[in-house]
Amino acid sequence: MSATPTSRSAPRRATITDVAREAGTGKTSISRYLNGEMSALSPELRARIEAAIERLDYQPNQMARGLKRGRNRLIGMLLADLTNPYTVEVLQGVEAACHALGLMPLICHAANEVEMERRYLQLLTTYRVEGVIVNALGVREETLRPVGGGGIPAVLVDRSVDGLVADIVGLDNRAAAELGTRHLLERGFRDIWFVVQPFEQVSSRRLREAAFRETMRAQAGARTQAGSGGADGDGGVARGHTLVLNLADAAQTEESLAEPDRAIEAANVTTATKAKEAVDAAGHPAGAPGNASRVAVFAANAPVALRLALHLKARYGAAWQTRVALLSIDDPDWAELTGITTIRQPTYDIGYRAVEFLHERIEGVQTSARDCLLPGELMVRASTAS
Amino acid sequence: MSATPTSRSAPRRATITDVAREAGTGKTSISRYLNGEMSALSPELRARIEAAIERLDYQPNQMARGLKRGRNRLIGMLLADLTNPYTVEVLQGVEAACHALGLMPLICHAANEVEMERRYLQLLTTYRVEGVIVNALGVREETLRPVGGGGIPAVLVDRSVDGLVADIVGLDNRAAAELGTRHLLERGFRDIWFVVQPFEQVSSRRLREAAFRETMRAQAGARTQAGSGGADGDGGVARGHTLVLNLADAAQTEESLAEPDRAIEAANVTTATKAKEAVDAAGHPAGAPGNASRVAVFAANAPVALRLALHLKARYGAAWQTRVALLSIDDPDWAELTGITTIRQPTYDIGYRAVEFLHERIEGVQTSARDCLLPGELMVRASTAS
DNA sequence: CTGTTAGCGCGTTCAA
DNA sequence: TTGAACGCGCTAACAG
Repeated sequence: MSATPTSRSAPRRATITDVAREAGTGKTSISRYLNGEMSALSPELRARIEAAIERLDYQPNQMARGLKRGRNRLIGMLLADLTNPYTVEVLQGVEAACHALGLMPLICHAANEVEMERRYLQLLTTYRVEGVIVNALGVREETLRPVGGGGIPAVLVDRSVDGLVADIVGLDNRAAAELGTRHLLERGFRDIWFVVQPFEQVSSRRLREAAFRETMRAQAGARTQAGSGGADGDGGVARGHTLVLNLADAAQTEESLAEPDRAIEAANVTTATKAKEAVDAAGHPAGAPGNASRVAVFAANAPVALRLALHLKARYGAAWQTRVALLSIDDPDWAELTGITTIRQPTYDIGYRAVEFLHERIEGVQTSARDCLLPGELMVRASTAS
Repeated sequence: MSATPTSRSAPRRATITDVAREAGTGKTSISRYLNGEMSALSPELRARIEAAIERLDYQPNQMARGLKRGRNRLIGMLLADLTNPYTVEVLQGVEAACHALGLMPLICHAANEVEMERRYLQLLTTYRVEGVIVNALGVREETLRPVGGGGIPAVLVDRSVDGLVADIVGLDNRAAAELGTRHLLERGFRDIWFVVQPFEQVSSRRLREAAFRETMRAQAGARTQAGSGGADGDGGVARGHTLVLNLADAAQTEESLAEPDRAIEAANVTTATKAKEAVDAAGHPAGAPGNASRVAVFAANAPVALRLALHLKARYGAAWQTRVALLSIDDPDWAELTGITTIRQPTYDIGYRAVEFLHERIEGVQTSARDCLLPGELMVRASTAS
């Protein structure tokens, strides 16, 4: 007497066969209707089908379709760290592009664990995604397809993978790091620390660090040639340092920070009074005159910048910015709030382009591996005021 | 003479049939091997299968499996706003739980657009996910299954959906808002603004606002009864206001903020000198003595708090915290950095529990709808110093 | 224009 | 212990 004999709930969704029966026709016509081949259907049949679908609340099973045609419109999106605002922003672009291209992104978050990344990559191939966008962690996998080779089509975001020839889209790291470094030099800083996470494995970090050093070296060369104490009237050749911060280990991080701390404290002893006078009521540094003796810290990305800011605040109090200038690649929420200068990445575009590239590969485009390097934008704020 | 006749790339993955042939057996045995029914396989056959799989780098097709068994281990995760750190944190918990339960989350980001949400929900059912976790925006959908009814199993996160009886897990909003309000009262604030996004549609916002008002009312009652200017020695009854901020519209937001601004400026005129004296060199408020005349702003969540902080900083300069105290539900990165007091949500647990609930439903648990309300944790920082 | 047939890759009877 | 045959829901050839 009960409605359905099926134990409980889940009233088993209608299938194409059900619809065919309901509409009094064959499955083929339904399939044609679903795929928009309207020209091959009499208006009358079409109406009946429409009605049947409506009545049964029918929704085609993507899995089955995928199985048959060999493509499921799924792409994998492998993310190293969702905690990084950069990642979320890139994701926006990815979603928009997927939407536009009729793709469905499977988002996988490796949470900075190489093992997770490996597992997810395997899972993705198991679901037969048509391609993957990889913000790599440690993929050395053969799983990924080198342009034109076997494996699954992949495009890289932000970081390249050693030995893998593939499309890559991301920030123009060299230009960005140079932009930041030059900005600091122009603003008169003479003691600059580039702070970055362990960068052997991550190409973008490597490139940024290299560009920083190169720019510092070039500057030093120019100064030396022009003779020390040149026409600029500032403190002469600037000194650059690279500091590696292993954020995964809090204790180690704190230890590493002792070095720049010494520099900061030394600098502030020298010019303590000068600096204090230069500070306006708002708690911001007054600028150039003091910058020659103020130390500048250049964070390679937002997570590093955050860690630095927290440390500096804890050590030097709320007015820490009067003693240190902080500049960062990436432009997180709190940058505006705390007034630090940043280099904003075109994150949305990065994500969008990545999907476009992948889509082309999936459709069989055969060009050789492409690099899409997008420029960063310098957002000057109070921290590096001149 | 070329390796494969197939046009290019994509060397078509091995299927179960290939493996069977390679191992010199039938598909059934392979299937059994894959499903761990080892007891039904002779060690010898097992070894051959193992080898064949290895050799062909075979990976079972989840889609096909799902089609056959009627379950694909996929669950949908519908997110209202990935930009909100809350969301990302919940996601961590979700991922961990999925990992543990052998589920694969399909993450969909509605980016605060109701239309997107609707589309994704439809897409998810199209992929036949076994259930969904919904951080709802405006779902009024019949798509979701009310506990024990038709539709697809769902558990709600943070927000309930009008008219939908379902499991829900999230912050204990009433307790949290009361906790925050009480904290402000205890710290001597007598002019408190609760700031929240339009809350008709979002249950958590509604609850928080109601609890705020209730707590303020209770306090006022107590004061009045005890006679004004009671033994506490502070300014007597505190006034509470609710301000609605539509973050989607910048101009409107700015306009709305004029009201509290007037209050802030009035309060500071009255006690300008007192306040200034009370401020220490670090730029932090000295505490209670000044709090009776300082206004406090209670943000209903992190996005609101950020907007407020940006506005206040723009209007009152870097030392804005000497004029206003900011308290927020949610505990974003920058809270520690800027020293504002917050109520941290047990985000990881929320995500984890949500998946557990969903998993149970999928497995057919039949209890009535459950509410899982987790407590928030007050993180006292300098902004509400006493 | 329409229906019939044969798989896609896999799990599951059911016999052997 | 093993394998053959059937069908999950759908699309694509091929007839009518």
